[in-house]
Amino acid sequence: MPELPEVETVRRGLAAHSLNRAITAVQVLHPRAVRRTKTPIPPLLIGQRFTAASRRGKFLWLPLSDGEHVLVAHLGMSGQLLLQSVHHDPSPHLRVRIAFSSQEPELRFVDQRTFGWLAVDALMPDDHGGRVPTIAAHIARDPLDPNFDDDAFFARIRAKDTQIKRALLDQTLVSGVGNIYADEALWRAKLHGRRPTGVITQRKLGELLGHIREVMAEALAQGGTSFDSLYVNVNGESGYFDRSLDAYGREGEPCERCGAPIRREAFMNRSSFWCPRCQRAPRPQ
DNA sequence: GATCGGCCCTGCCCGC
DNA sequence: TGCGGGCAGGGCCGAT
Repeated sequence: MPELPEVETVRRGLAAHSLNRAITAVQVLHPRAVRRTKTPIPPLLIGQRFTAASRRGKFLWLPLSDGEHVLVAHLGMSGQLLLQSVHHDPSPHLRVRIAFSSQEPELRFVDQRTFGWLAVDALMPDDHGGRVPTIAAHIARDPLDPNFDDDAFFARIRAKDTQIKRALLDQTLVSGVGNIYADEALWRAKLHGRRPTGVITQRKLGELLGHIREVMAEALAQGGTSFDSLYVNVNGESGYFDRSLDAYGREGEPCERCGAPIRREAFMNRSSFWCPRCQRAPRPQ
């Protein structure tokens, strides 16, 4: 599923192939695909152009040529933004289609599980002289953002009364970290996801943040090489990074570090994968 | 106010 | 073969 590296790859593809092209038609094929929008998408987009492609965490946005509005996209679990030929047979999960005057390729929003969405929104000032859609204003910067404040992150996370994995998945503390990268970074840092945030030293949090950046950078590098220049999304199967995962999805397999079988447990309606030897579980409260 | 659990949604996979 | 249930999880929202 799309996490930060995949969304960044999509953003790069959109920046290369969808900007400064006049939009001539917009078809919304599934009502759930357009949510949280302040203005109906089809009439507003027609006649405009996308002027840039930006991202914060897993939120993507394309400012429009009117200078006031942006098209915001969140891919959810299974969303894909594809630049495809108008002659290419559409996926049965095609939700929104955006056509351009220059015809090839058109932009398609495909989403099997309909957790993703598109919306028209307005921009507001952010804390560093930039602008961000109002929908994404509450989201923290991601660890690859040059303006990410490491010290503020440490202070906020240590002030929380919660568990470290839950904190990593809290997009208001740090964005772009999903279930997979949270498990991978925790494995690398030898931290159990249920460890209370208050007892983790700043030094250990620094290590953890370093591992988050490492995992994301590695996934981004791999994602970046496996894409066709025209197709700007993951291929749906996205098997490219599971080869390099050390914990996620490896229940019962030996830990790469110590050989103990990786365990799986339910956590926040999801699964957590961890090494029982390298990542000591905290005592139940 | 902060934290946490439930829910949305669809397709795949497995067991019966 | 066909059916039913479990599972995947990002983010919102209501309950505590």
